[in-house]
Amino acid sequence: MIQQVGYHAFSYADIAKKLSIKNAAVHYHFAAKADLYESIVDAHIENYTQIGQQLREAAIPAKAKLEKIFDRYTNLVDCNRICVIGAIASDYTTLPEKTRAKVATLVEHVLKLVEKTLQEGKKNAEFTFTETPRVQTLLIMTNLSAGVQLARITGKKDFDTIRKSILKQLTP
Amino acid sequence: MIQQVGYHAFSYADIAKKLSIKNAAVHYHFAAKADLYESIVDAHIENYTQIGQQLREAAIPAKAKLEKIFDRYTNLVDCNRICVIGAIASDYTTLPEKTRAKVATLVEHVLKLVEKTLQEGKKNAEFTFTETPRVQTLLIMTNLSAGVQLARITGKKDFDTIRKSILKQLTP
DNA sequence: ACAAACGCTTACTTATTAGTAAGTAGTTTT
DNA sequence: AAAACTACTTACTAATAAGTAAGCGTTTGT
Repeated sequence: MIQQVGYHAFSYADIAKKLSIKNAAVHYHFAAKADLYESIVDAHIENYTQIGQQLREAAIPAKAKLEKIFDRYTNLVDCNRICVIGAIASDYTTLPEKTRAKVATLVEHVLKLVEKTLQEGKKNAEFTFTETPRVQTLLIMTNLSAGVQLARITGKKDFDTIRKSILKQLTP
Repeated sequence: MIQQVGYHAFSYADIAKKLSIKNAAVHYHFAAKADLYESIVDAHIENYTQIGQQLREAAIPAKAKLEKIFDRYTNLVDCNRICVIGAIASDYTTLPEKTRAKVATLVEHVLKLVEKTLQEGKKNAEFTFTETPRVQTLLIMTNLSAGVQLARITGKKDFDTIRKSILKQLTP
């Protein structure tokens, strides 16, 4: 729901309704809404840690690894969602400091994962780019993050165009 | 306020308070919240139309024109805001169809403006890029839009890095 | 077998939300 | 000078928000 309608556009009652339980039951698990969001961010951090490990162990080209990451964003577009970070971007300043710190941690995890993959791809001569891996990561991830947001407004085709273009520019 | 805390995170009462008027006075001008947002989008469309005209008439290099557009985003970062489109991206699906259509119009205006500037710069041999102007515009605008969002989380420096990198890649 | 913990429900509260209806000064039009 | 319009205020409403307190079966550990 966060990724579909945004943090402030759904309530505990909405969650309860979807799960066929009472609103107080949701509060039993997540005292405040910020706690709920923190749990979601935590789950994403764990998820990215797991993916990071999988990709590190996988004996596949760096390009295939990057594609796997890109697939996640294509999937968001298909489900008419946006990424968790982008979903909270507008409301970011309204969150408590502790929650903001967790978001920052998630961002770093995602950036590091892509950075490592780019680095590996460059080493293998799979990728060519002149920027540092960190800067190239910033460019690519902003393309993807805003790409899924844009896709909801201008259409899914634009995201596909962006995705293809990123890879085209990376590969010689 | 939309650009600072997001569409659903402020109320008519918040607006009234800031203007030292009553909440009903805000409703007098904007019957519903979607009308208020539509007006803001309209103002942005007008604003971009004006800037488009100014840049078309200006006898300055395409690079300077692009920098002027970029300055707007740097300014957002400095004010701890995000762009109107990005601000509404998470809540987009909750908006009435009419409002969504206006947002789409604004997006097209912004994209067209940048596209024309890139086209001009390429013609002048100021810019080099292999993608079509439209695709290059998508790449750059997603960099900027998500860049301002990212800057609130990871720091303003990252936006500056992105901005500089875009221009570096455009200029031979 | 008993106690504690778990995961809920029922039944609230308090605050805030968008939105409205009626009235009122001051200004503008006719 | 009367009528109409503008830009509000006062005083609301109905709905919804997040959040809580008390209770109640069921499961789990000892």
